[in-house]
Amino acid sequence: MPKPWSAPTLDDVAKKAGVSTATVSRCLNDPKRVVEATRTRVMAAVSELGYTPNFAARVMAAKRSFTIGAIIPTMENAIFARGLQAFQEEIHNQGYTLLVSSSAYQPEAEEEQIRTLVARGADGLLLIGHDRDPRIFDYLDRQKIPVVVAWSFAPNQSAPSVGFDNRQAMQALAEQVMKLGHTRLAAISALTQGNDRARFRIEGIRDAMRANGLPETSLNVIETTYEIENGAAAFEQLMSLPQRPTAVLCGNDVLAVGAVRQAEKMGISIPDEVSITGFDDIELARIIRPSLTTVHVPHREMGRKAAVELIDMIETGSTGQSLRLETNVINRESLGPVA
Amino acid sequence: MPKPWSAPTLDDVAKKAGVSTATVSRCLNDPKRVVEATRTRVMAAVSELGYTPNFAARVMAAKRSFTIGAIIPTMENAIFARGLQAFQEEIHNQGYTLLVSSSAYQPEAEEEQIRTLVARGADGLLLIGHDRDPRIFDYLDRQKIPVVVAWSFAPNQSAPSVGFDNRQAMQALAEQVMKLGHTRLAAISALTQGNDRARFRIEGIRDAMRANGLPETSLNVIETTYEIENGAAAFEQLMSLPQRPTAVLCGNDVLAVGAVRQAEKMGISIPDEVSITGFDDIELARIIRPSLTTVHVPHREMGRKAAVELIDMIETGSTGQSLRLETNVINRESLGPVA
DNA sequence: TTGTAAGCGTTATCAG
DNA sequence: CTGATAACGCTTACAA
Repeated sequence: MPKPWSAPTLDDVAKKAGVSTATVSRCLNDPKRVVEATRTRVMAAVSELGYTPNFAARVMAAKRSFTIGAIIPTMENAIFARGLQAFQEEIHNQGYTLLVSSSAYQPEAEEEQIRTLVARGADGLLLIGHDRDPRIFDYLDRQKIPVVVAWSFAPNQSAPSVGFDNRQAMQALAEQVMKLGHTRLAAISALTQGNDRARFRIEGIRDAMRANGLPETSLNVIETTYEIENGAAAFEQLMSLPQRPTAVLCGNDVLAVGAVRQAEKMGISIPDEVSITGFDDIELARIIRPSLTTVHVPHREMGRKAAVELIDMIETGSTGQSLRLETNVINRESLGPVA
Repeated sequence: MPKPWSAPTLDDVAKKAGVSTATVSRCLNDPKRVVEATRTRVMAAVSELGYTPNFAARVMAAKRSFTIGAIIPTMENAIFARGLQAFQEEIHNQGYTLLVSSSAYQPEAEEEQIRTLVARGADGLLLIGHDRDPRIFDYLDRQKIPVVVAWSFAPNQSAPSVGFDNRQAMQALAEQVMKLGHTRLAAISALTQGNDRARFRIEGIRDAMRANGLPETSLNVIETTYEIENGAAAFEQLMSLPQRPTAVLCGNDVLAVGAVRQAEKMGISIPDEVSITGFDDIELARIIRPSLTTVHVPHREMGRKAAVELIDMIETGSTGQSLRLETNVINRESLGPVA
């Protein structure tokens, strides 16, 4: 009776090639340490059996998984997709595999995922933004798991970051809005709780207002979760205020798209009656009419550079360097001079 | 000198709680098999040490990983995001973790990823569409790894599928187009090579034409990769034909959006001069103006049901049941009667 | 109910 | 250059 089929192991290959398991292992991991003759014999056995090394066993023995984990707030919206794709391409080129999970913007979920990823032997982690319980960074530090934070630049934090200055980027946009004569500003933001990017963006607007002698208290901010419908609802709310704002700065493009659609529905003309701006410059910003004035973020570059930095930390044991990328305002149709 | 810190192991917990490793293991995996008293003692030790089981070791010993792999053609576009999110939510509820990778629409890449996922001990796999080397299904079969195919329904294949009938869905749309008097049809499709969804959709158009007495050879099909720009280019090409089509049916919403934008650029009015339709009903379809007439696919339902089916196969060893979901045509602005 | 001990499939150390 | 063999951390019969 044939034994029930199961995946071939190192041992099977070794027997077939007439060598020891150690030799097979070396052939696979460090080919030059074994002479040509035996190597070809081993390789033949490998492919004949269709052998694939067992990952769990390898991780356990080598204490190295060539796996990198990334935890992003959401997979459902496009913001992180492009940067993550570039991140994954880069680490793949360097022989690593990416493990992604999404926290749905919930800190506890994120913490759990971090532990899971660590338990799975991730060699390093990519996290989004700095806002999280410091004990998490301590934990990672003790475990000696390198971490890179992306989508937010801030030096002197518990972990190096590869990102951009959200505050300054939004300030630049707000400056431009005010140059066009707007004084009644409002903002629609993602929830700022545990989200430094969102918080900094709002601060950026305030900075610009201050610099232009506007009372920052006059900034009406609505916080909402990240969905087109919510952007629409927030916009409607702002537009039913006794004093309508003349410009609505949105924390990201998705909320802005909701605002634009709601304006259309309410018969409010953009940018004649109200200007709307976004942030991120995702595809949607270009596609919608009126097209969105927004802040362009170099997502692909950010993903790629974060990968380079993280792998460097993993392989050299370095403590990591923060890297600040440039953003720039993209002028499109949704922003115009005040009426 | 304190030993260099490293993650606590089962053994550490066992010592601290004054029990054997077996007992700790049982507390974690099957709590009711150990009495209350010792269990609380063990759990205390666990949380005091911040113990997290080592995944690799667990997989190796249990030959079970509670991990499910999914390989999708691309992460960068929104089509798969929604369905995958639902898939992940469902398997997470059932205690599994999702491992996603993208094949970039390359069969060899997909095959490699499948092997990787298997080597990592995936308990089951979600694949998109049926088109692939049958040897892959054989391999998975030998490894006894359950597979569910999604985004395409076809009974009596090597693997059960949870999806919809792409051919019939597109046929229904094409019927509607022809009811509006269109006889000069064209199509912009994703590459059909290795993509049964794309191929079936084109077939659906042909079915409808045949049923309406139109020569199927008159259908002009342009195949291109999946990007807005390519949809635009294909549309331009179609519109510079001596005989312009009056309706352009696109294989998915992204290509359709490209077509719509190109029409705008060329000053061609939709739907007065030409009608355009999409497929998938992603967010973009609703947002763009004119909004897209398209085929709505129950992505979330598909993801969820695929998860349920796959987990059932994993846990009961069943061979799996195919499930066919309904799609429906969503009428919006981009389709109108022929001029 | 709990403990003992034999694997699981690699890698890595140390001899030969 | 190659072969034994001891980890790696956990699960699971089997015993007690």
